[in-house]
Amino acid sequence: MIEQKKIELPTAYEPQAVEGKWYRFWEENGYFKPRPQAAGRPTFVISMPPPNVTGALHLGHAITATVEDILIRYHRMRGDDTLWVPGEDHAGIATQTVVERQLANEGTDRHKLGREQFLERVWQWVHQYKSRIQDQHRRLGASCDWSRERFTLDEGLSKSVREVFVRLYEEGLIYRGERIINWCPVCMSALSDLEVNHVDTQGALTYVRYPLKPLEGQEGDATEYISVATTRPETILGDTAIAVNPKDPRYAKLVGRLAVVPVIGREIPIVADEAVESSFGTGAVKVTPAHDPTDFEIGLRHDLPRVQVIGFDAKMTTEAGPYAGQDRYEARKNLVEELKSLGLIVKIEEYTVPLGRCQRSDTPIEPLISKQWFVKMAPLATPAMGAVKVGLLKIVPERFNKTYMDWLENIHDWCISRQLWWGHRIPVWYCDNCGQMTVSREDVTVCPHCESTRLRQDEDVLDTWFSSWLWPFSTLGWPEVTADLQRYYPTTVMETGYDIIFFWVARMVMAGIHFLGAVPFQTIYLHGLVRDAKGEKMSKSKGNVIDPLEVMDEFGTDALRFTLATSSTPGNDMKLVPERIVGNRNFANKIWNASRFVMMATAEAGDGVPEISEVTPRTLADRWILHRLARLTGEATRLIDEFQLGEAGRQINEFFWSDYCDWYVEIAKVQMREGDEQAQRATAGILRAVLDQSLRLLHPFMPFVTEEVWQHLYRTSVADAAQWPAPALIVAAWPESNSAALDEAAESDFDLLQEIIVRIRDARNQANVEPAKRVQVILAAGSQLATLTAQAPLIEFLARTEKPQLHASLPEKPAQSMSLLAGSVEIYLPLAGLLDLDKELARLEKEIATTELEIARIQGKLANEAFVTRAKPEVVQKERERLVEQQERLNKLRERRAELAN
RNA sequence: GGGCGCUUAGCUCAGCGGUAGAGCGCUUCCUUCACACGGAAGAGGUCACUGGUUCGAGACCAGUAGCGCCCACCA
Repeated sequence: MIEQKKIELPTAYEPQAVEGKWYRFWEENGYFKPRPQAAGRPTFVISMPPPNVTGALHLGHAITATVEDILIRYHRMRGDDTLWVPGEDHAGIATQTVVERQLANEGTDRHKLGREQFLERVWQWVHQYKSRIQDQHRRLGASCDWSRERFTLDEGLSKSVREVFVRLYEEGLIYRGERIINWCPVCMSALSDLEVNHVDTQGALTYVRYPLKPLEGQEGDATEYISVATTRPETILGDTAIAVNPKDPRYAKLVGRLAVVPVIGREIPIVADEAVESSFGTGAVKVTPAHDPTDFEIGLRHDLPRVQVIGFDAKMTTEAGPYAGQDRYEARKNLVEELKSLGLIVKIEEYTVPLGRCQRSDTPIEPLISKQWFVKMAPLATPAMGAVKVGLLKIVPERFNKTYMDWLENIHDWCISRQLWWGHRIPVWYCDNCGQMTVSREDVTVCPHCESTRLRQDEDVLDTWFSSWLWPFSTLGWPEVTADLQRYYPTTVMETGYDIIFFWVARMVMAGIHFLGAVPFQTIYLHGLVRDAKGEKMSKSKGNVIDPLEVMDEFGTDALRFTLATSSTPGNDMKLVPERIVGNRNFANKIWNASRFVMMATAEAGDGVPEISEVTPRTLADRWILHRLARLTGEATRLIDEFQLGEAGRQINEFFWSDYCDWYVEIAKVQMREGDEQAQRATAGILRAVLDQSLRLLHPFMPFVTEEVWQHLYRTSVADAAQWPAPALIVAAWPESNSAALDEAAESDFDLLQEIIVRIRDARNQANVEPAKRVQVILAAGSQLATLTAQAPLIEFLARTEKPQLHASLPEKPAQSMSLLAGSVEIYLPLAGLLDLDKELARLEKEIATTELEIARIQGKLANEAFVTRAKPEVVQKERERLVEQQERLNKLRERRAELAN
């Protein structure tokens, strides 16, 4: 017995009222967990890119969660053993900066607190924001397995990090060395190359002349000079050489001589080095090994001293003589003034420099020499390139292959030590007794070399990405050989924004191959960035950030998800325009109301929700909607498998709104009203079956409204829940395309019917016929007579006509009629009194013109022998048929014109 | 200095080798018993430009222009 005959549901979908309920229901029933019992089915695994614990989720996270959830839900419905591992990232510098800022507001700082207390403060922060991020992912509907949630700093992952550090050290791939590194004077830490953003900045190219030291016996002669160009005059104080290209004839005789550094008077050699480009500046370069990467290299080649004139605080050091203590830019200004007064400035040109800035604090980076830990990358990069080359790893969209390859080919060693407190502390101990260093998986309290206890652990922590790059396997328990690791590694898809290919994706590939001998995922799917309506990147400082929570509050999660999923194509950025979200909120409402109608209309007639393969079409419309659904199902499945989620979503939307709601549901009203009980039952069955299938197709995109509606549908149709095909839509089977339902004839017949109806409606509009008025209609249907006779009631209802009068042909055209053509079917609307002859003639003229144009086009094509012989035969055939059709049409139009003209 | 992407209806975007599409906006009409977060109909594009490939090109190739992004140790 059906539970309720009277179905009372609100007339508008209320997302806020249902979303939380269904998320809890899914989670409590364990649907987010993998189903290893799905034996024989493939695994489908995604490691969720862990959001930083620095704050709230933004739209970038929302699109990530949406896309991944679509893939996960789709595969879950297909019966795959599906696992989505969530987690969060401790985000070293980012988090430490935020908490330090908080401390500053309280008038204290981390040094006053001490390391231990400070870390406690950070953990407090983390706990608070971690749960906030979890909640937000729940709001987004993310069906990830929370029982497997990981944090990059939790015990297990810390173990992975140490394991990796020690192994790489033992393999000689991690080393400690004094190198020139990117130093952020605000974060007070070294950074990797990736954490430096280059920004074109208006600067100056200052030409400075250095006096040469006179040769022996030349004292007293006029001073000789050598000029150089620099964008950073303050580093002059740290110059230890001047370099020229060895092939440069201008300077050949100066090589080997000494120049004198202005102001401080240091005597420095003029050396020849290939790195110098003769065509730039003066062709001579000042060399400051302590403050420039190129100069550092030159310094190595020529064994030059390194004089550090800028300190880690970005102020001039005592080496800077009179400038000691000044800020680097202040010193620049002052020094240039002094050089001017000394007459040593040749000229100053405007010049644009790519200034490196800290990704976090936006501070100009200072290249400084410092002792840091590095990972030797080349040996790791080679196999990572190989994986893509041989196709073990597929990148979608493919064009990012080049980005990936280019970076790996030119890879530099990775500076992994950070002068911070928040992060994985470097597992290295130094003995104050014997001076030896110990690298260990376990904490060390006694020096293994001398048994002293005077040990100090390295003060620094590791780059935050040093834990992230292990994510796909560290989250599964590695280095332990857990059941999860064995079953779910390698994962299936890595889905993330293209902006972190280098930071994260490429490094994960390297780590996966190196430590587990297998690429960590089969496919890398890269989505674009979400921008504001003007196309600008969203950022807090610009104040154009759209908060996904606010969007969800106002329009519902499904609307946001559907918008994010369908607003662009893979790898392309999207502008988030509010109108689009509104439109998709409306779509959710459309789903709701169509479903509400179907449930109400079929409550009496229905028995259950039939399987789509079991329903029997009785009418043309039945055949047509089943055909359309079958084709859609095949297409949607293919598109999702190809990661064309947007196109899949758009097609499902179009089917549901246009085909199902606008046409089939309207037709079903006629079939339900006019048919006998059997017809009613059949129609009700199709209404429900197609709705059921549509909800399944939509579920990955819009999980909440579809689950809500699906549950209503089954509760009102199949009283015994044990009889349902699944306990919930989230675990219902993804539809199979029912190829038996494919029916091209139904499609073309229905197209004709639609055209007839649309033309009549249009004519009524043109003639200003009262909407409620039923008009007379006479059809000359030719060969379509039988088909259309059966559809007469639909024309009557949908075009609001009287009972159509159908004929094969009309020996005499109805007088005082508007005449229309749909395909080759002639339509006459006797509209005595309403017919405006001039208007009608004008309309005919216009139609004749377009038809003639079309005929000319086809004739031209067919007259082209190359086309007839070379084009595919079916294309040629189609054009021929079209020509006949159009000519027939033209004849009829002309006839009609002649009649009216009389 | 390299590399990549975009340029299709007023706006936001699909389409990617065989008659130009969607949503929003616009015009007209409709409170017909699922939905006005709705329905019906309509107007509106030389698919940036120039060459080429092809019987046929928004769609493929080459180049140009504008916009955007990424990488980069010519100081």
